[in-house]
Amino acid sequence: MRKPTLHDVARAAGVSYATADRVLNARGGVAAKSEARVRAAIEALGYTRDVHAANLSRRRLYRFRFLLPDGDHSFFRALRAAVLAEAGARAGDRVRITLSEVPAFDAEALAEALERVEPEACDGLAIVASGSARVSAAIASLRAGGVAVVTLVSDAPGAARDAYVGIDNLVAGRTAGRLMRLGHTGRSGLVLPVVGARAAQDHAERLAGLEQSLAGAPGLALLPVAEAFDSPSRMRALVGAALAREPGISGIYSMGAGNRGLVEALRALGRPRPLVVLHELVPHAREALEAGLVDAVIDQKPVQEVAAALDILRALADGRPAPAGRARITPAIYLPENLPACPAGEEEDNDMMGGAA
Amino acid sequence: MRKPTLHDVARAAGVSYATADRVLNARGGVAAKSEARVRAAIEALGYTRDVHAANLSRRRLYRFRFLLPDGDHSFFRALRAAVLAEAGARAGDRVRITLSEVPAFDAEALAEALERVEPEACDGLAIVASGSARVSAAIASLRAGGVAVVTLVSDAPGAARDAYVGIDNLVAGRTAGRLMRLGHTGRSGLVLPVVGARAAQDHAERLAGLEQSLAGAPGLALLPVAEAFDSPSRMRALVGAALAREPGISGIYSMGAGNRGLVEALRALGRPRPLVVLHELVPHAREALEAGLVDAVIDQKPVQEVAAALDILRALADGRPAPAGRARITPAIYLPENLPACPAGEEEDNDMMGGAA
DNA sequence: CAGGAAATGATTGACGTCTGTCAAAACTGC
DNA sequence: GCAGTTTTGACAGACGTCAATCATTTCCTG
Repeated sequence: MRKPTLHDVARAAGVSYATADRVLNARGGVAAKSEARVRAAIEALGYTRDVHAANLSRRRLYRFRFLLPDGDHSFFRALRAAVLAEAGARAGDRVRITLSEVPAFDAEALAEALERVEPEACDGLAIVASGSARVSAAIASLRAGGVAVVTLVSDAPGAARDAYVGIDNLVAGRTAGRLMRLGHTGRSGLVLPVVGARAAQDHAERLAGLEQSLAGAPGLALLPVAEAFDSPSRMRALVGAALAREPGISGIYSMGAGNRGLVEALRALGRPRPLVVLHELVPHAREALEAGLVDAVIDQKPVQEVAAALDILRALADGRPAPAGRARITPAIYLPENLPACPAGEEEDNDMMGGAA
Repeated sequence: MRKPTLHDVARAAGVSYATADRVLNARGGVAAKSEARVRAAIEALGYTRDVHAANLSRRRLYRFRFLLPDGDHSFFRALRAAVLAEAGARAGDRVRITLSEVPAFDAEALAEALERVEPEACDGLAIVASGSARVSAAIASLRAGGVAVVTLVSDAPGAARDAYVGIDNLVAGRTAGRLMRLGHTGRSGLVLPVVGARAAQDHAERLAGLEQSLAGAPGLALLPVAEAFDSPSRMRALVGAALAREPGISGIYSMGAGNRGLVEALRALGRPRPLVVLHELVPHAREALEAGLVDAVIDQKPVQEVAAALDILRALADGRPAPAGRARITPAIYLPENLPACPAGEEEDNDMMGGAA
């Protein structure tokens, strides 16, 4: 009841090991009749190649590279931590991950970094994309050089990448809208939407989702969009002013970063606060949720995104099709009650002596 | 820039390969001084054992067995499907999974099945536990025989299993309570709690969570608990009657199965329906959510649970400690907007850490 | 310093696959 | 039946680790 080996297949097919191997690895030079026999034997025995042995023999090393935005935004910090954690966890898996930081929101810098990547020394690449013609060209050139390219968190509009791993921001926006509607059951309200930048594509999509959802709720009106540029201080000023100007605000949906300022403004508010929905379960958001200053956080699960990106890169590097459905991350909704046990950016203890991965 | 091998470690430590191997695999008979040198070299080189080569050499085969409730409850069907899917996905990973069904909610039958398991032919076991002394004894005996035992979805109260993989049902209940409160912002209400069976521990915990959460909401009152015994027809009758008797019902939290009946009762209702929260994103629940007959579904992510159970079983079989945090699943909240793309059964990943394959 | 125990080194054959080489065998066309 | 091509078989050396043997060297004890 042992797992069948290629030797078993060869014997069952009545051919030599070499021939079975030629079929399995498509080396060519095999008569159609023999090939059919081998394939039948593979089928009959339920043979699967032992990937461990194969990779061992091939001395395959997967060299992946992540180009992530620098800066101290909690979300990107969490993303980088997730990459490092996965790098540790997969060290035993013939996967070598290099993490470099590029200036955030800077398409030119990203393009430069992409152009510096040597296709011979890299099997796969994951980037948080900013769209630009030069970026698209760099991606195309890398792909032509045999490098798998995956966009993470934010997609490059025109670029022909292998896959986009991240949430559907339209869905995220609609989800926020649904939470708003839920919190306004039986009453009308006024919702303040706050983006990081109107120009950011993901924020625009979230906003569109929100609008779509609220279009189905007659009692809910939307205020003009506020732009906080992901800065806590601007956010604080902006939200403070809006709350003072419009006492009827019953909901705030913040689509970007800088929510520390939003929480401060809420804390300073003398009356019952509006319903608040944020993005990304970073430490501050978590605290605000636990403190009851925020109602819900929509999270794109960076750890899961990194894992999915790596699985896809690995599949592509092996010449397999990317695992279906792995790329599309469904945004998680966190309420104060269902927070995951450990703060974002969990540490994984990678044992060096331990056995299997 | 090659990955260091144990040979490299031995050379760096100034000992022979055999000695390095003795340290690595704790074979004993190594002087403390040499051991320290080897460990230092491991540290310095960042050596990690090549798990593929190791398992290849060991010709290790992980034989895991799942004992899951039979019957046609959608949830268990999804759970079984998840096991089969993982079995396929890990076939190349030296993991052989056997799935057997045992009569649902029958501690005696489970105990019998457990007693039939031969410890020599099984490295790990995952069961949906029903608590009983005989079950506990069988688990203890298996563990004594070197079999790792994990409870899945439902824990065995008194039993000394290696781990419980599943959600915290108290948390799930509190989460439902939060959704109820969110949907009752600015108004009072009357909530009908429905369990499968009052005796079921997980349902009792969910109910306790709900009560805890609603205790903090002055305007929300709880009706006496209804018991539907996981049967659609009973559920339909019971909820229909309650809705007729108590026109003021503004929320329903169903903690068990049989929700098809609940949805039918709602569909038959002539007036605006109450806020409805269910458990488990099975096909019916999904449809009801999409049709707007249900507001939220709390899901325990069976696919993720199975993956976590396997990771833990594997770690235990290797003699490693079970990966921390992997066992506790955070319940997911699904609204009509953030449903995963694929019907239940597809790959969905975990929150905490990436599993290397 | 002998005798014995402990520690170490050297070596070997798996494990299942990959990749290459070389020669033998089976075909093809004429 | 011959030369030329295609197909096949046999074999060997990796890959990194495991597990075992056997011969040495070093250390401790009396």
